[in-house]
Amino acid sequence: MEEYQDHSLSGRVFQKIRENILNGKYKEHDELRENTIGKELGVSRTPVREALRQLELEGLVSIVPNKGAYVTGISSKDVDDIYIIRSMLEGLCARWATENITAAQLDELDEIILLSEFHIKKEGGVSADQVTELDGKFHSILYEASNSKILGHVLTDFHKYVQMARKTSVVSEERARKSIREHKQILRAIREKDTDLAEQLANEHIMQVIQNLKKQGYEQTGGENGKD
Amino acid sequence: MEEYQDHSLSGRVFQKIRENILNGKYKEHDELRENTIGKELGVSRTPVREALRQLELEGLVSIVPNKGAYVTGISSKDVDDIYIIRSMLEGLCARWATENITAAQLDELDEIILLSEFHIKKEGGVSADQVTELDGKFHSILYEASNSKILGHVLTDFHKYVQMARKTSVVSEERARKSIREHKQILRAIREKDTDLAEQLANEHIMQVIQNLKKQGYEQTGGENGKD
DNA sequence: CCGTGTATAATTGTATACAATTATACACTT
DNA sequence: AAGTGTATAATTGTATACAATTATACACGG
Repeated sequence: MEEYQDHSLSGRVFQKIRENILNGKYKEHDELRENTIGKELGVSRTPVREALRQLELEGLVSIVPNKGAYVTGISSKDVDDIYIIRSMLEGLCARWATENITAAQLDELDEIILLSEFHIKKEGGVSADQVTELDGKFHSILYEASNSKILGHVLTDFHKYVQMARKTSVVSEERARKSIREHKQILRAIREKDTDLAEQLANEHIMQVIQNLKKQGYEQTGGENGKD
Repeated sequence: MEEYQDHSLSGRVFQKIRENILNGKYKEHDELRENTIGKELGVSRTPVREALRQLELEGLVSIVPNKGAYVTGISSKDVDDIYIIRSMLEGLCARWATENITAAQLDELDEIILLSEFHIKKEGGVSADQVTELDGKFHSILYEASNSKILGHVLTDFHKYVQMARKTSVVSEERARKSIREHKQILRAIREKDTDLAEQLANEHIMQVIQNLKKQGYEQTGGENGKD
């Protein structure tokens, strides 16, 4: 989905600006001038404009006609809200996935869990990028398995939104282990066609992430985090 | 929010194309050529491109790099899914609104209900546009009152998505009366700070809409409906 | 006759040019 | 000296021009 994002210039500009908003380089209420950003990235105004228009739809940028584009940003309350909404929707997703998942998708999920366990056993310090990547993959397969374009779309959006917060969250080894254990439980419930349990577990799984975030304080949201 | 949509050319092109997708003029898998649409609307390719990029993000259009933009459309299953998701989220919204609503917003809601009752009593045949408009207003105030930018954003999106289906749905006078009655109940629960009840009622309110849609069959989704 | 390759046309991707709007600076009036 | 009006600059909005990619047509070889 949205594969053009990688190939086209506009797509890459879009991703770059979003990244700069999420990692705090562009701060709330900053004015995003088309020329400035274009020169920064070595492109003309056109792809920058397209990117800004898309970001407006995502809610990260607010455009005032004939005036300019301003960073809306994402507050820690927004992150909280997203997790609460996600916990409901991931539950629904697990329910629908239980009803529609294919054997191939079940295999994929198995594979991901195996890989996750491999990566976490491998090193003392957990490889954050790898684990985060696999966690994302696990959920996105569930999105597909739900067989609901709409639900998948919303959840994917949210997922991208909080990816920064998540990257800092899942990094603790303890949490990573628990997360994988939860994934395994969800997968078992799905395999055994226990829709109610799958829903409940997926719901709680996201709630756990919230707990974890709260424990850390996640002040890093919106600040430099050395990624990239 | 998104006020530029009305002023800028790109914004109007965006709305026009979306309308044409939702009302079925542009059908699933249709290729949307920038030049063609531009000539149709009497504008250049630039605003059309911007509009198509935005529509891709909304999921109504799918863009293949260097090839073209294709209508994704919205199936009746999509509409079903949206209502189910909405019923959960409207519940959450009512809960949060109960906790955060202001006196002014309560007054606005009162006003809307009064207006709705006025319009429905006025004529034998219910004025669909008016009632739909007021229904939309009622919900959007609740979105604001929830004090959650994120939740409001998602629900607004969904609302727009299904506005066509809704327009045909709420049109029956019986349903319109019930809908207003449900709004009144929700409002009372909010005013009495009964969060659980508000959530439950808002949830059921959307469920009712689903029931109503199913009863009608809503085959009109995606077909010409003479609006505009 | 079918398939392949090349030339041509059509379409998208990006950059630039021009128009319209908004911000800024500074002189002028009071 | 403060406020206002106008000229100028800066920025956004739209259109057009050019480049790159993809689709189409047709000739050629099998």
